Amino acid sequence: MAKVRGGAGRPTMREVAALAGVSLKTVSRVINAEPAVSETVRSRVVGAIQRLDYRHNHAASSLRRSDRKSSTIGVLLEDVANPFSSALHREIEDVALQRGVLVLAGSSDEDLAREQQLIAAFTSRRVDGLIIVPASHDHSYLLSERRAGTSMVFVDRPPAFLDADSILTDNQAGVRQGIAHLIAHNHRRIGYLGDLMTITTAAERCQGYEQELASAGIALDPQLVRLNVHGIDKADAATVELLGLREPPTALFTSQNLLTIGASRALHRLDLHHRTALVGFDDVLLADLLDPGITVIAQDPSTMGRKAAEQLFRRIDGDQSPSVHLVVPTRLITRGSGEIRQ
Amino acid sequence: MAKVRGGAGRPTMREVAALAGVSLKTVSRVINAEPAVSETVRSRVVGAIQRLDYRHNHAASSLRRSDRKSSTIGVLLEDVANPFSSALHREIEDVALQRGVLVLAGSSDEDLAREQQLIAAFTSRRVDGLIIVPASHDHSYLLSERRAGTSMVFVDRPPAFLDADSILTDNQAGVRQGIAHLIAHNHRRIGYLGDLMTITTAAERCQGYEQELASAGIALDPQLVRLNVHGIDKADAATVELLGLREPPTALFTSQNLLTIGASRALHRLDLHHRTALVGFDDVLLADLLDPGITVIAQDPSTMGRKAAEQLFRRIDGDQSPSVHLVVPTRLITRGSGEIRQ
DNA sequence: ACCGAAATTGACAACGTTATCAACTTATAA
DNA sequence: TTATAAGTTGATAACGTTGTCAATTTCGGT
Repeated sequence: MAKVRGGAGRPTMREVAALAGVSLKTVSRVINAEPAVSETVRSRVVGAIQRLDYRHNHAASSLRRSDRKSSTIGVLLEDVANPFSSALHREIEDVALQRGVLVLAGSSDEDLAREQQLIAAFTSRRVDGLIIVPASHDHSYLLSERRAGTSMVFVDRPPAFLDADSILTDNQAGVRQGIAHLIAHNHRRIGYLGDLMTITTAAERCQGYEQELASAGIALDPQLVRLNVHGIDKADAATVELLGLREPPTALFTSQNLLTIGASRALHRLDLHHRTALVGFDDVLLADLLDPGITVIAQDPSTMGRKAAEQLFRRIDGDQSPSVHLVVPTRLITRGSGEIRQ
Repeated sequence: MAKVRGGAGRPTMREVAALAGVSLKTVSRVINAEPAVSETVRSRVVGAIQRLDYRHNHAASSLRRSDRKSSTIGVLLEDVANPFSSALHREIEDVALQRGVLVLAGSSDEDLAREQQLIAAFTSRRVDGLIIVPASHDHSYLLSERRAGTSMVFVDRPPAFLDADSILTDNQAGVRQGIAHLIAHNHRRIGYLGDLMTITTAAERCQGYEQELASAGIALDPQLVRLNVHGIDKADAATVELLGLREPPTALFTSQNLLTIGASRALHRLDLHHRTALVGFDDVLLADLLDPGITVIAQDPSTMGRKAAEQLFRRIDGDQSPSVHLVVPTRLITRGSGEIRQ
């Protein structure tokens, strides 16, 4: 429809009303599909809306409406470009869009200040709820938000100093299963690459490693453990170091997807990929096509995203029941690299 | 700071003003860092803001402000979980956050209706601008948005029936380089897997294939061309079909990242990965570790995202110059699969 | 002590919408 | 025909904020 007005900016309901020859309120009624409008008037208003290319101003509307919902939620991820994060994101988007809710997404980069900056920007836009993969370790700063009525669900990592819903992976059990798998293939010297210990899940996974070794009666050799390894390149370097030891590990457990990639890269370059066993935490695309395929402890980000979004909307809809803590199990996928025997 | 009020919902500037014993307007001045406020009053207001955990209401503010900026942009991607899309997304987020602008992200899933639904939801929230990877082929429906003052930049695919900025990959040149590479390795029967022909880039890439064959004097064998192949599994199946032909291709060109993965999967299963050459369009993680590594025509989503965001903000800042059309070059990365000779 | 200028502060309207309630029109029943 | 109910429609205030402009306070110079 052609634009038929002089003024700058977007047309308002007032202009629609003038063109249709009705009152402002009647236009509002038509837009909100309220019943008390005659068909004659209705169609006249609809015509005016189309002629003017009127677009409802959701912000002004929600300012005045009694529910005061912005129909927007904020999602704080580690990095929207990380495969785990983006799988979460996608599932959340789908659940949200079904309800006409849009998603503001942000990457914390494991940076506490950036996390708080993003959360502040979200709440300043009055999001109806938050889904948070936290980088920080004290979420008491969110208390006031919650009291003010913003629902929130934590994903992948639990809230600290705050009682809130959480959807987590069973990190310890997953790692223990992976380590047990390597032990079952006769390995005793199992190297471990861990991400930044400030990340809750990294710490939990490390504990899983220690526990499983202990329960198998294997002494932990600190030389074989490399913590605070972050990103592909650091993992590559750490792997080279480990395999250069006088008594190198016969197997590696990498506790995050990028670390698995880095370690795999190093093993291939050293031509040790058929001799050194490898199990990674979190699945990665193409892992099945390598030679050998990479055995992984797979997480289920889609399920986690869906559950988190569903729980969030339950809260937004007014559910006041005690906090829910859901643990999503992991799954061992054997592809060869973890089945190399010692 | 502790909450010290009775009323429900979030505290407003009016309540801050009452607690500080000043007028509403003075609180507004403090919040917007306007100069004309004495230090005494300033600190009293800041104290009240903290005591009440006041959070500025960005929506109400932007409704009244003369610039009327929402400090939010909308990004329409094919799928936020797709590696190409999420790399774009991340770069856009970084440019935006530097300006205090948040990003609403959505996935079109190549679905025209979903595209329009998301764009409508974005504009209804009065985003300052849009970055669009279009699924549809008629963007005249965006004319009125642009006239209303919403800036927009197209990425990866050009706008149709609409004059707007675009940041594109040089698809034809990229594909031609890949095909030429295979021809240089003596291949004459080169199979081609193409994505949905409704996707502009898929059509362009297909043309690149035809052109390069023609310029090398190789007749196009329709049997070797599979179009409208979408997703990993379809690509896998199409590859099996091609290689089952009486006269199978000696090389494959896959024109999208998921198709490359599917074809690679099939080649490995058929144990033809050392005999059939493969070049893929768009890089994929771990491609370097396969045996052979996958030779690709790499795109540069990060650069595209950054350029798109920068251009969008230039427009938002009032740049009225004629539309810019930027073409980002591709890069051939040889890793082995494309160098298998015939 | 007093004037004028500068600095500081506040009252009020307005942004685009919806809630409330009153006024009007039409239909139904007596 | 009239009283009453039901269905429509509109006038006005309000949501939380900022723009405008006027009022008040402070201060330097005489």
